[in-house]
This record gives sequence, structure tokens and C-alpha cells, in this order.
Amino acid sequence: MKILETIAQRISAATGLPAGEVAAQLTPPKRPENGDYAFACFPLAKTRRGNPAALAQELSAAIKAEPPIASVEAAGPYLNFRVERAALIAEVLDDARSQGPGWGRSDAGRGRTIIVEYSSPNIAKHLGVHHLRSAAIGRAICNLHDAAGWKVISLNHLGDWGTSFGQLICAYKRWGEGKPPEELTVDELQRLYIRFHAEAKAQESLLDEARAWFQRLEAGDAEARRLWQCFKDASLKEYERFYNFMGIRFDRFTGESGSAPEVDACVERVKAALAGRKTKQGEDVCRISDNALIVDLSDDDMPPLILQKSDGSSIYASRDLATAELRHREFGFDRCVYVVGSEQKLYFRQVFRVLEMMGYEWARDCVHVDFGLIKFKDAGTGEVRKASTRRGEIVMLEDVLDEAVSRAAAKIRDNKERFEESDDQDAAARAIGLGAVVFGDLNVRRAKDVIFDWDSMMDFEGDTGPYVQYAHARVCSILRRYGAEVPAAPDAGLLKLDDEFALAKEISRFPEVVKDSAQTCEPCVLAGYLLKLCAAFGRYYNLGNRDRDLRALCDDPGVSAARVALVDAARRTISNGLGLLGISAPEKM
RNA sequence: GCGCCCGUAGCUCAGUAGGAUAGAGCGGCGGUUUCCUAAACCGCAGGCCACAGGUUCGAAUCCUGUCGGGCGUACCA
Repeated sequence: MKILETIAQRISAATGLPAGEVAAQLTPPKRPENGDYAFACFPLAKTRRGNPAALAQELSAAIKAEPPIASVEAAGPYLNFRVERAALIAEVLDDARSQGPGWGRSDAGRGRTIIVEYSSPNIAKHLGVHHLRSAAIGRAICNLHDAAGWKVISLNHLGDWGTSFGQLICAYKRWGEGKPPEELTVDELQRLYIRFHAEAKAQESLLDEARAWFQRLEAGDAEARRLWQCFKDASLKEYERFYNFMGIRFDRFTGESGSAPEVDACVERVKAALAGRKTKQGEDVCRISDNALIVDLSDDDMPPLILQKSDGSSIYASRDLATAELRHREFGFDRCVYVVGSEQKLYFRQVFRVLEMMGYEWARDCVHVDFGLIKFKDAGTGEVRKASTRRGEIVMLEDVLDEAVSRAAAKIRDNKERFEESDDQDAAARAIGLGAVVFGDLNVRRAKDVIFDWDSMMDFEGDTGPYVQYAHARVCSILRRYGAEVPAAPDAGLLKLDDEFALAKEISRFPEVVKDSAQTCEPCVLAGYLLKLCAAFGRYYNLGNRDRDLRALCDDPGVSAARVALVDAARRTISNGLGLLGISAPEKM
């Protein structure tokens, strides 16, 4: 039985509270000198109309300090427990070692399926830094749910349909200079797109021309369709490079175009479901308004959702409704997550609401996991705003990644004595450069806007990805030098240092952190934990600077074996944790 | 105007299903290396948790209002 569960059971026996509930409330005190686990007596005192401090006193007397509990102490309204260090350390070392790559996993989501839609770029444009955020967060959410026992289906739902492709076809026909469409690059497509919007400002008839092209595309016109396919192929070719570089794979690439054939039938279902339904104002909920087909959401204090544009062509909303239906039909998900920027918050509320109005109970399982924008500071005015592709103002993702990798490579050259001829230093540079950039994106709460800044993005010191990777590399270095196999059953009683115990305690939190991070869809919970874990390791490690006897590789073979096992548990935790964030853990740096 | 999000140290951020004395990193100052990797570690300085009320035994956390910023607010996605 787990130590934490044992404590919970003893409290449960003394109070009558369910053990599971108690376990959830047992937390490490902010200050370690107060003990290893604390139980706050306020809630219980409230239900019993008693005094929390007196209750704590009473419980401290009632609960015996028998192994693995070393002491029970009432401190005001808190009941503080100290555990036998050796027992906790032994438990952690055994868990981490025996579970191996599965260390940190749980079965919290067993039997449930989650769909995670993320990245989902609009084709025919280069990827910008802002695409990194969706990719990093979405991938982490997939990994975290997988680790929490869910069945995960990851989808990249491309923005490959809509009026802008009519615009692109129009631009290509006018200014494409007869270049075979098969040879078009994303770069050229993006230029055509920018040019279209520049010219359309002066010549509004272009917009009508573009609309006509999109209508031809929707009608299945062969020429339009062929051009569109070329745009898509060129885009995917470029995007695949990015996903490969990032180590991201999707279970499936879907796209808005995929739901296009279903849209009409879906719209009919909306109409049928809402037929006869009136708003409080007495109007039909689903009706034609200004020539467009809408669902009136005024009763929910939202603007209407447009299902069909006044020119008869389809719109993203109805495509998303149809897509949701398709997904539920195919996967029967328990949760469907859309990792999309927070500027679309209202929109998703509308879509989910309409799904609900259609009678789908599963509408409440659809979640918009939103995240803040990446903004740019204008060098001239100092003004902060979001970038616009139409104005040609994006910072290309590829440039950012290249820069990060080359800065990491430079740093590696400065430390080249740590590497051997045979080491793959390019791979290390990629891991570290990417680690810095990805960790930086994941270390803040999703909702926060991020202002793009080269230097802070490339930071390799302090609370950064490379800091965590560096801790891992040092751990690996110790294990390398140890040479022998990591002892499976060391004498945990030999680990007497406060910093050893602190490290072990930090390691023991890992599975709970993973669960929490998954449940909240906040990768920053895990990222922050890894920083704390590595700080605990760093303190421990640095003890050896002053005193050789405090090193993992010390003269006493028994002590050394136990320390190596502890260090190895740290290694597994860091490596598994980084893995969940989509960051690799180099063995040397 | 209305809705949602954000406001914590000079800067970037943790801490938010209410709980003990609000924590990190960067920047500043001062230390630690005859190497288990200094991409590290330790110390000092730095806070009216935007402001004002309220709920509570207890509020950075919940409620109301104000101010400041962002995003959104019917045919782009």
C-alpha cells in the first residue's frame, strides 16, 4: 500500500471521512519544516461545528505514529505528518524503476476516447510563430491524455476551404504568369494572396470575381478543383517538413473540404431540428435574414450563427457543425477538444450551442481549449498588436526554429569538450534549440497573450527548456560514469541528506502532476513541476562541489549505489516529463 | 456600448475547485569551479497581489463596482 494512502486511511479511520477524499486533501505544506503532508482541519471542523485547532489536537492523539508515519503533530488547525524517509524514498525508487517508460502514467481516463484537433493551419500560407503555440499545446495535450489513460485521436483539421481559395484562384489566373500550378510554392501562393488583397482595395470587382471562383469550386468545377488541389499539395509538402522537424504526428489530416459534401444535409438537419422553434421575440430561430440562413441565438445573448451566406456559398460554421457530426459518428468520443486561439471563443460557444439545439447530448463534451495570441511589438511605434498575413507581417516559424538551433549549436561549440567525436552534436543542437522554443510556449498558462521577442524565446538559462535538459544531461553523466547497472533494490536508509529526501518527494509527485496537467489541459502545470524538480536536483547535485563525500559517485559503494538509484529515478522523471511536453532529453550538452 | 480574457517584484511569469509567513526566472549587487558538466548552485535587494467595497474563522484566489490592456461582437477562418 502506498504511503499516502496509508496516511489517508488512518485519518479516515479517525474521522469517518472517505479515504479517497482525505487523500485528495493531503498536500505537502508550503514549508517543508512543517512536515511532509498536511491535513487542514477547517472543512471538517465546519461540518462538525467544532474548533479546527482542537480537532487537530484530538486527531493527533488519535492517530498513532506507526510506520510508515514517523510523527503526527497538530500545528494550529493543521495536522502535520512526517513520514519515514527511507520508506518514502524506497517507494519512489521502486515505482520509477519498475514502471520505466510508464512512470507517471495513470488510468484516470481508462475506457474513454478524446479527440484533439490542433495546429490546423490555413493552407497556402507559410507557418508563422503563432502556429507553434497551437502545435506545442495540442501535442502536449494529446500526450498528457494518453498518459492519463485516455484513447487519443489527434486531428489536424486544415483550413482548406472557403472564399479565400476563390481569391487565390482569381489571383493565380491574373498574375500567375502561366506557371504550371503543380510547381507553385507556398511562397508564391502567399505572395498571390497578399497581392490579391492589396489590389482588391482599389478594385472591388475582384472580390466578386473571387466569389465566383469559390462558387465554381463548391460546384465541383474541374479547373477550380485542380488548382485548389495543387495549392493544398504544395502547402502540405511544406507543413510536413515542420511536423517532422517537431516530431509531431497526427492520426489523421482532415480538412474543412472533407465536410463540404455533408454540409447541405447537415443544414437540413439544423432546419428540421429547429423547425417551428421561436425566439422570445417571436421570430423563427432558424430563418433567412438579409438573404443569409442563420440560427438566431439572441436568447443566449449571442449573435446569430450563419449557416449559409447570402450568395449561397457555404461558410465555416456549417462546415464545423457537419465535421462535429462526422467525428461523433465515427469515433463516438467522450470528449472533443479544439485547440484554437481565444479569438474564436465566442464562435465556438455558438457552434456548441447549435449542436446542443440540434439535440446532440454530446455537444457538452465539446471543449474549446483556447490560448492567447502571439503579438508583435512594432519596432517604430512600440505598439503591440497581432500580425496579419494579408499585410505580409508574419514572423516565419522556420526562421525562428533555424535561429534557435543555430544559437544552440554555437553554445555546444563553446562546450565541445563535453562531447566526443561520435556524438551527434547537430541532433543535440536541434533538441536544445527546439526545447527552448517549445518549453517557452508551454511554461505559461494558455490564456496569456505572448509578445514575440527573439531573445526571450532563445533563452537557454534560468527557467527554460534547456535548464531542464541540462539537469537531465548531468544526471546521465553521473550514470555514465557509474558504469555499472543501476541497482534495483538499494538501501534507501543510506540516503540521509535533506536534499536527497526533498528530491525524492518531488519525484513522487510526478503521476499526480501529469493527471492534473491533463485534466486542466494546462501543460504549464507539468512544465512548472519539471522546473521545480530540476531545481531540487540542482541543489542536491551542487552539494558535491564542496564535499566529495556528498557526491553520488562517492567512496562508499553502498551509499553510492543508493544515490545512483535516486539519480536514475530523477532521470526517468525528467525524461518522461519532457517527452510528454514533446521535448527531447539529450544525454549530453 | 455589450460579452469574454488578462492585471502579482524594474521585466517575464507561477501560485486561482478559499487555507500556514505570496514564489521562480531575468535584470542588479555579492559569493561558489584543482572539474560526479558553471546552460549550474548559494546569498542580498526588490510586493498596498490594479483600485474600492463585500462574503468568510480565513481572500492574490469567490461576488459587486471602478480603472487599465487584449480579443470578440452576421455572411474571413
